[in-house]
Amino acid sequence: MPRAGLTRASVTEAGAALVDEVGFDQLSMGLLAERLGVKTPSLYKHVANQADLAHLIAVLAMNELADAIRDATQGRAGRDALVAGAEAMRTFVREHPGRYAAGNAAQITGQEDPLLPASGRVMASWTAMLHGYHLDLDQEIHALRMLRSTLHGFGILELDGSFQVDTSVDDSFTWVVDFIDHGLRSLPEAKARPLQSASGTDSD
Amino acid sequence: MPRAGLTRASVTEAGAALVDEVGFDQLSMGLLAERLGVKTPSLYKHVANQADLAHLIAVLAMNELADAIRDATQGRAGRDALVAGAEAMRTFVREHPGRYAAGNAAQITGQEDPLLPASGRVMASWTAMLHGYHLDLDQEIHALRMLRSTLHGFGILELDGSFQVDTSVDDSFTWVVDFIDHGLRSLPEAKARPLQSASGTDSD
DNA sequence: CCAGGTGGCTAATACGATTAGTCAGAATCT
DNA sequence: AGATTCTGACTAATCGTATTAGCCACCTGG
Repeated sequence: MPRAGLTRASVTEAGAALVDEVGFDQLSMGLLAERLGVKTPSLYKHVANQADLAHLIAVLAMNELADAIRDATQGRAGRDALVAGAEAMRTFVREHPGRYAAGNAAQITGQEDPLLPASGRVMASWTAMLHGYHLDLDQEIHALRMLRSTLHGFGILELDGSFQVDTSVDDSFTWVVDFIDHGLRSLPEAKARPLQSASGTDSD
Repeated sequence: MPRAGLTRASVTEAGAALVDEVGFDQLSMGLLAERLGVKTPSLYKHVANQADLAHLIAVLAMNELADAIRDATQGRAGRDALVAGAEAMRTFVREHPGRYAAGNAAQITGQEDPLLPASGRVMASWTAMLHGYHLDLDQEIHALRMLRSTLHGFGILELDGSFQVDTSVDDSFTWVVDFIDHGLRSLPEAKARPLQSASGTDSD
C-alpha cells in the first residue's frame, strides 16, 4: 500500500473539482475517495467529515471568486469596473457551479472561520467597485446588497436552467448590468465624502 | 391499528409545514412520519419516495407563491403593483423558508410536471405587473429576468443571514424595490405596443 | 354478510457516513 | 546505517436513513 500523498489541500482541491463535475448535492466521500485512488476511510485522515470537506471547498471557492473579481476590476472604474466584475463573477459561477454552490451552502461558524475573511474579500471588491459611483455612505450599503442579490440570483437561476424562453441569456445579463449601471449613475452623488477608513473586511 | 387518514395532499402539507420548521435540508421520511403519528414505511403508500415528496412540496409552494403575488398585485399598477408584489414574495419567503427552498431545489421534469404550470403562474403574475411599465417586448423579458434575479437573490441572502452589517434589511429591501421602479420608469417606453396574445403560461 | 381494495404494520435490505483498530512506509534521530 | 517514532493508508465493524417485501386489519360496496 503505497502512500497516495494526499494533503488537506489536495483533498479539498479534488473535492472542488468533483463537485464542479457532478454537482454539489452529489458530493460523497466514496466518490471522492475513488477519484483519489484511495479507500473512503482514508479521507478522514485529512478532513474531519463531509461537512468539514464542504466547508473547505466553500472557503476555496470564496477566495477564488474574490481573486477573480479583484483581477477583473483592477485598474477600472465606474461602468467598466462593474461590467468586468459582474462578468468575472458570472464566468466563475458557470465554470465552477459546484464550488459556487458549496460557497452558498456554507455558513460562517465563528470569528475564527476562514470563510469570514474569504467572503469579506468578495465584499471588499464590490465595495471598492461601488466607490467609483460616489454614492452616499447610507446608499452604498443598499447598493451593495442590491448588487449581490441581483448577481447571485442571476447566477443561480442561470445554473438551474430557470431561464427557459429562448431569448439569449447573455443579452439579458448585459441588459441587467446596464440597468444597474444606469440606476447607480442616476442616484444623487455624495458631493463631499468623508474619508473612509478603508476597513476592507466588512461583511456587507 | 386505527387508520391515520393520510392522503397524498395531507402528507404534502405536513411535509411543507415540517420543512418550514426544520429547514428543507433536514427533511427526512422518519421525521415526517413521526409528526404524522405513523411509521416511516407507511408514507410510501402516499408518496413514491423522498424526492417525490420534495417535488410535491415544491409544487405546493409555487402555487401558494403565485397566489400570494396575484392577490397582492390585484387592482394595482406600476410602482404600487411592484411594491406589493415584491413585498408579498419577500413575506412568503420569510414565512415559508422551507417550502421556498423546496421550490428552488426542484427541477421541472417534463411537460406533464405540475411544477410547470405552477411556476408559469408566478411568471405570469410578474409579467402582468411589468405590463404596467409599458416596456418594449424585447426589454420586458430582460426586465423579468432582472426582477426574478434580484428578488430571488435578496430572499436567499436574507434567509441565509448573509446581510451582516446592522443596516436595516427592511430599508434595503425598500431601497432595492425603489431602485428597480426608477430604472424601469427610465427605460424608453413602447409607444405603440402590438397586441400581445396573453399566453400567460410562458416560463420566463 | 362477504369480497376486494387500501393503508397501516413489522421485518429485512441497501447504501453511505463514520469509527476502531492494525500495520507498513516515511521521516527523524543517534 | 539502524532504531524509533509518526503518519497515512487499510480492513472490519457500526450506525442512521431510505427503501422494499410481505402481512393483515379495516373500510367500502355489493
